[in-house]
Amino acid sequence: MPELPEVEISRQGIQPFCLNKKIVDIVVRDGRLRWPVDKTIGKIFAGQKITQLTRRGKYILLHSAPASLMIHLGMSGSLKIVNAKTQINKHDHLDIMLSNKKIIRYNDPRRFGSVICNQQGYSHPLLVNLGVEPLSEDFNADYLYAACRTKTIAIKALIMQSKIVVGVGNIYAQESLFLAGIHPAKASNKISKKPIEVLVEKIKQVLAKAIEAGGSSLKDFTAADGKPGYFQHAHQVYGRRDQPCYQCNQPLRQMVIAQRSSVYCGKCQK
DNA sequence: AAAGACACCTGGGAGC
DNA sequence: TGCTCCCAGGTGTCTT
Repeated sequence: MPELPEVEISRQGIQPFCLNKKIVDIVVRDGRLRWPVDKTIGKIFAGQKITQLTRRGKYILLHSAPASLMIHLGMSGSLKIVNAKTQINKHDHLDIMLSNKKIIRYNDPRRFGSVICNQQGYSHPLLVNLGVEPLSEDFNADYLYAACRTKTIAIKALIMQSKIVVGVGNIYAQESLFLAGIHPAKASNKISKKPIEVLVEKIKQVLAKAIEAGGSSLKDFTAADGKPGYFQHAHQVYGRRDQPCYQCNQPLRQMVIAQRSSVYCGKCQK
């Protein structure tokens, strides 16, 4: 499940192969993604140089003069660097052909991702309402505490809202709340400043560690699997329902918050 | 305005 | 072995 760390690792992974290279063509094999891929996308980007690669939330942006190619990996998407001889596998929906003969290949079994031609930069409708970046200084205890004050929703639901802070998905929301000792269902406006400070710190920590862990796999980015290594990371609570808490040994519980399952420790998280 | 519900999609595992 | 059912998960959009 690509959360912010995998998106950032993917950006870093493709960057050395495509920065300052020209896009020759974009081959769409199956454009049925979250939104249908624009059929003229190849024509728009043909001959354009990729001048910059950035990330905003979970979107990767390949910038060029007329537009940015905006890629979201959804829940199951991945990017791989391949060449013309590489076999095309199931769900390899789209190829970005580069002037150096490399190909950025987009694979997405569940098709929740998207590939969009963005001519509006950061004021694009999908970007303009996004909240702060979790690893930036703008995401701090003052900011999150202020956002919590007027909200009655569960703290877990709040930190997963992209208009508040981007890139915190179901896995890292659960992990950071456990590390901060906060019950995921606790109403946001009932949490005092101190635990919010700890939560902010833990969110940053857990994301940064995951990026660091995945970074070690970048040298293998062109390998067949193309999967960043952070998946091997041992989670404290995610996916560990009924298993003993690493801190107190009590069996971990599970509940549904905002239509998403959440594992937590009833003793360590208040 | 805020909160909740729902939809999109496929693979994988459980249960029959 | 094969079928059906359920679940996972990001996020835009609709409903309450």
